[in-house]
Amino acid sequence: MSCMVRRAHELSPEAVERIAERFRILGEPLRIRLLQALQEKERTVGELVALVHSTQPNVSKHLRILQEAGMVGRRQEGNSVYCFIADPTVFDLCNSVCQSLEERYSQAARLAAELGRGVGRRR
Amino acid sequence: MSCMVRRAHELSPEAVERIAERFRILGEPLRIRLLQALQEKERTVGELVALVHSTQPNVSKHLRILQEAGMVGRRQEGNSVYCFIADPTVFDLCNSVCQSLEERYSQAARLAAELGRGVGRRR
DNA sequence: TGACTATATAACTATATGATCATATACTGA
DNA sequence: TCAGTATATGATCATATAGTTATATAGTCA
Repeated sequence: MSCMVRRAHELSPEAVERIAERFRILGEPLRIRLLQALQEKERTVGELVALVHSTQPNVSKHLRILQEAGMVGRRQEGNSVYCFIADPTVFDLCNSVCQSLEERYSQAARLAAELGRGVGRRR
Repeated sequence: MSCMVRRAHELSPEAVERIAERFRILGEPLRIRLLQALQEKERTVGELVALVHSTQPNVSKHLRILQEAGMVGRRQEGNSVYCFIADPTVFDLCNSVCQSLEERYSQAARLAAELGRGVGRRR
């Protein structure tokens, strides 16, 4: 079995920290946008700056974080650095999140329709 | 198609923010531990406090965050509040992360063995 | 070499948030 | 009602980090 989380009490604090760190890296809109921009094809830092509407130093910093996490790779060509997706499984994560979000929102919509207003304990 | 990320340029800023928020919620070791503790069975807040080795107010706050995200549900019984996993798909996310982490680390180990030391551009 | 372009980095500020303490709220049983 | 227990919340502090500005580094071409 591959996932440590499945075996609840055996999961070490360091493992938990690493897992959380990975999620934290994806917990930033700009980084999601960068991954998104790279999904179609590899792009230079400059292209990414334009695509995500941020500044060059900021993009550079976030790219470094994504790279250190192994999600993004880089390749130099002349004076430019091309970035690309190094770990496509990040998109699986995004897909899962999108699915639960969609479910959550459609459920909320249904509930809001069914009940006039709702529920809630203590407060 | 379910995932917005697959269609890169159509993803709205709000959607990106929601996706990132979801990841951010999982980007906290204590919350991972709480989910982990709830994976086996539902538990009271007090039990969780003991299991994750934190304080009652802190656990309560994090549970609230997990609840608002729809990941955890609660049910009152007498004076106690039982918490349970409301969205089991979070464990799919954890599994995916664990897999890429394992791959990443085993790869790193292999590389470290192959090369004496390594790689790195500019700096 | 020097001018130019692309990218990275360091210093700083502002903001978000996790942890803690004190306290409030809600339920139970006498 | 009151005492006791379980949980939630508000205020505060400390820390992490995103964004910005200025600057450094590395490459290209003349």
